[in-house]
Amino acid sequence: MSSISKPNRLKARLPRGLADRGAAELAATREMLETIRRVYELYGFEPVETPAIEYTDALGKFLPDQDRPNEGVFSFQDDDGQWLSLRYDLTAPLARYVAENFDTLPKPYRSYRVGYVFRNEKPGPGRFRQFMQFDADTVGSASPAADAEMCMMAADALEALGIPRGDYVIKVNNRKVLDGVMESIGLGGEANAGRRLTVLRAIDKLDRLGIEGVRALLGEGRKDESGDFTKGAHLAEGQIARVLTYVDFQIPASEETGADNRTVIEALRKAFGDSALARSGADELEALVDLAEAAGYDADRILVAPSVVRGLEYYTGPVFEAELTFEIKDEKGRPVRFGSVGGGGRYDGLVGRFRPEPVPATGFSIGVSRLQAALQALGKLGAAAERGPVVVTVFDRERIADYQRMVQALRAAGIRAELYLGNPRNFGNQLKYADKRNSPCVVIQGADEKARGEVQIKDLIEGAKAAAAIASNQEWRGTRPAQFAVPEDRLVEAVREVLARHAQG
RNA sequence: GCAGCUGUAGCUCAGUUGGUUAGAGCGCCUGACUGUGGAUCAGGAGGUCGGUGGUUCGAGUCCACCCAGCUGUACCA
Repeated sequence: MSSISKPNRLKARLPRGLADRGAAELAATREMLETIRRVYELYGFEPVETPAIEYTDALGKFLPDQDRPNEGVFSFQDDDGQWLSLRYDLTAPLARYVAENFDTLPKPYRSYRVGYVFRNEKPGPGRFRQFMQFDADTVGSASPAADAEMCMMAADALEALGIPRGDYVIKVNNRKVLDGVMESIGLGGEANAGRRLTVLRAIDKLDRLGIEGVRALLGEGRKDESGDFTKGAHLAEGQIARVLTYVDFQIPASEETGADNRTVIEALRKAFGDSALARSGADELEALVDLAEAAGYDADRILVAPSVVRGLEYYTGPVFEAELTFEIKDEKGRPVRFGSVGGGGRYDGLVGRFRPEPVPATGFSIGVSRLQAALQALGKLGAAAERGPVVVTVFDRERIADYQRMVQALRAAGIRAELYLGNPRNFGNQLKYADKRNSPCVVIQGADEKARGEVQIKDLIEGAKAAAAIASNQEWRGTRPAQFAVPEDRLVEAVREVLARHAQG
């Protein structure tokens, strides 16, 4: 292959919107998943796994009036011509699974699952085309207790991950309330579906754009700082006023202590009670809040937030959004908000697409990747690199079998250990390697030690500390900091002592 | 998708009104030190200047298009 000239060489490159993940990040993810899993198990949920690929029609993602999948999903055609897609969330595949195994599953069916999902969208900071979600769902229960439980479990999971109460909030709203408000400003019915969407999207932007931004989007439209113009909903003044009244019920998350969810629900009833839909939504909200509060989850954890709009396509009742409320400055000193790290709601229509009978369902999804970035910033994840293996160095290449035996002795004692497999010619490189691997210590046995029946154990962590005080190379080499000899048969014991010394430091 | 900004070594960046062989710091490799990590010193490798085309005697520099990144915005199951 030497004939391949340089300009023709394949360039190693990662596709955009995707990320490689190293040892430290994987360890942090594993720890997070285990914590979340423990909470979900505690609530009685059981694991289930479905594949990353589904028939596109099962995901419900064909473009309207075309036999081609939506561009936001990665899709390809099977050899029989059927469209397949990578899953873009874990909810639609679960609906397919439950529908397909309906007769054998216990109902209500409580399950959780974790996995990568894929979205073919423009990536951004903290926004990838492949990312991990951790879902829990209850299928087959229409009870508000199932919804309340989702919110409580989400709150428990976030706290188990080390996010203090008050630094997050589970926001709750109800699609029926939103639809009722639309109805009461004369945007009910099929004919107004388009404008309704525009208005709901405007409401959703309260957090980001503030009340004035929402007002602009409800009216003529809004110009952003790059000069780009977003068309508005062109509502009449009276309609805008009503919508803004509604949005104003939002309690700022930072002042949540003492906020009373019931006050908000009452205000909703008073302002929009003319709509039967809004009344029914308010009742559902109240039922959820009652159950949550009875279990001790007050508005500092589960908060009624009228501006929450999500999953316009399939959520039918309660909707939830887990939001981090603390702010963090980035390296340029600008505030970074992590915002939503999870969401969910009731999707009574989703399983029913596959079944003759309606099947109620509710669920919650944690965005693991984004949450991990937030926890990193919070300092809640082990920032320290993982401790590496003990490295047994190679002094005489004829004696590799001896060194390998030492490695096996360490492994047999449950100590993570490895033989140096690189070129042993330059001994310094072996130590540099061990240093890069973050090894706690190395084992050395040259001819001198062998003759005495000893091994040298070099404590790299102590040695690094000692190095700071040493200036000259002669001294550095002469003192051999943090290195000691033990009889061969005490190898395992001595290594164990070094490990123990650093375990509690 | 739309708008604005930015692409020079692995990383962070210099590079004059267009002018000869494109530089620095950090990192990497080698040596001083053939039995020891760090520091220091010396040396070395590493660039189609994001890509293609154009203007010009001459382009890293100017123009067009494309690609990628950043920011905002739209969409977001």
